[in-house]
Amino acid sequence: MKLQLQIKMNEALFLRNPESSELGKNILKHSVQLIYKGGFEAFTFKKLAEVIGTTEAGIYRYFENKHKLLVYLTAWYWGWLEFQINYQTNNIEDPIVKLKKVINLLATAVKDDEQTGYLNESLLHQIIIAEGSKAYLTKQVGEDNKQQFFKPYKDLCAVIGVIISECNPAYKYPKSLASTIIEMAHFQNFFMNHLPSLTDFGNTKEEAEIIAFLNNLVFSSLEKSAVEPRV
Amino acid sequence: MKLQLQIKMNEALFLRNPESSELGKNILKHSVQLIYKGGFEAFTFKKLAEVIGTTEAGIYRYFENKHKLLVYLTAWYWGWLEFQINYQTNNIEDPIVKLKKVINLLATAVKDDEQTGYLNESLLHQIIIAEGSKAYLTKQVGEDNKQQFFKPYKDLCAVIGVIISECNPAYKYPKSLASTIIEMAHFQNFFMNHLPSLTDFGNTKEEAEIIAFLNNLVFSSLEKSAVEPRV
DNA sequence: ATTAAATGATAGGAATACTATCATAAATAA
DNA sequence: TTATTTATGATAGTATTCCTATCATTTAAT
Repeated sequence: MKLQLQIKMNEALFLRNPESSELGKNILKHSVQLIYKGGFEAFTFKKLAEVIGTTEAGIYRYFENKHKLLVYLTAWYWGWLEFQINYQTNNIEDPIVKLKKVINLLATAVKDDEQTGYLNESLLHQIIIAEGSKAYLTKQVGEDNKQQFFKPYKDLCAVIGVIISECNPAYKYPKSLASTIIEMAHFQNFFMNHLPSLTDFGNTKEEAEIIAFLNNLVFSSLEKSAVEPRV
Repeated sequence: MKLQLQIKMNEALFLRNPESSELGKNILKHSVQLIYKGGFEAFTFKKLAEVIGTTEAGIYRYFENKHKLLVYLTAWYWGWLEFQINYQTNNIEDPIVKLKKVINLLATAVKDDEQTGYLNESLLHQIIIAEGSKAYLTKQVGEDNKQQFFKPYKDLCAVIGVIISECNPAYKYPKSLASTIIEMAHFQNFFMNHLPSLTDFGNTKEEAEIIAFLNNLVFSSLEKSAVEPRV
């Protein structure tokens, strides 16, 4: 038996629940593929409709606009990732081991064969890297936030923040360190592949090096900051 | 005497040099104001033309499209910031003091009265925070990079990387740490103001706290990484 | 079997993202 | 000074994007 994980989505993100119909699932599935291939700027509901074999109006019945769809996809991803983290760190008691596992999950490409249902998590991971921050880097971030659109992201950040505090209760910046880990797991990946001179991984292009960098960054901070900074 | 600093811009970024005419300078000046006010997505050449009192076609004679204009503005900002850093760390010999100064410059809002010429550096700094990463988070990042559009950013990153290596020659990730500092100086600022629960500065909203966080992050990494990680 | 809900098909409108043309004004060179 | 290049203004026009509306038809629920 393979149990399907259902992620409870914010209802304000859609007009009609895309998980409730075949068309809706097709919208999710093919929007991921299209955004992955052509980028979010070039992505339009018309192109999506053509691929699916429906009409533009058909898509608009599910999502108000492509921004909402992007926010939906990112929210889904963060929800999925939080589940993965909770699941995979479930029986680990050592917070340091736990945090290392989290860094691994954040910085490691999702394997294609792990795909569940209609959303391709592997492609979605790539989309989050290249497009994820566009979900909140907008003028409407305030209203979107009021409507709780970023709750999954904030929840994930909070979970990681708690683990950080478990590692070192005296550490003063658990939440900022958590958001730094999340963002850098993605940005260093993007830089490594597209602007390699902004990283130290341009030659090998190995995820393992990003993980090593993040581990170094995080654990040197957590080890030392119980004491006063020397510099 | 107030000497005007001229930043040498990549000629492939524009069709006609905006610094060569009043109209061009107006395009730069008012695009910064418009993008600041309404965000990059809502910004159009038509609106810009109306504000300036010229026509859409007039703008298109200077910039191919609004993406190039954004890249121009960000490139200008990074060039300007590198100059500021070189200037303000000029006579400092201690790399640690130097790096602290860099972090301050990155994370501190530019004062309005420091404004030089037609580009408002204070607004530009805000634009970089909210829109800066959109300059490279695109499908054309590869071609844009080939045309050296991101050279000012990469140069700045390299400069900071060198200072990091001066602080600790054994540190393995000077470039990734440099890009992390740059990005986090901006992202933590954005989060603090718009998604405060992603940071530890939501209550005070003080830049000084971001600086303290970055200093802690950077110098704990640099202090310890001469030795092998304990964890 | 009746009603409600979801989809398909089509239309159309406002705004965006451009390109082209021509006349005029301003700067430069002969 | 005149001739000529160059920059701007004014206007038009096209393709695409973003979105709303309408109506017929199919599918699902009662």
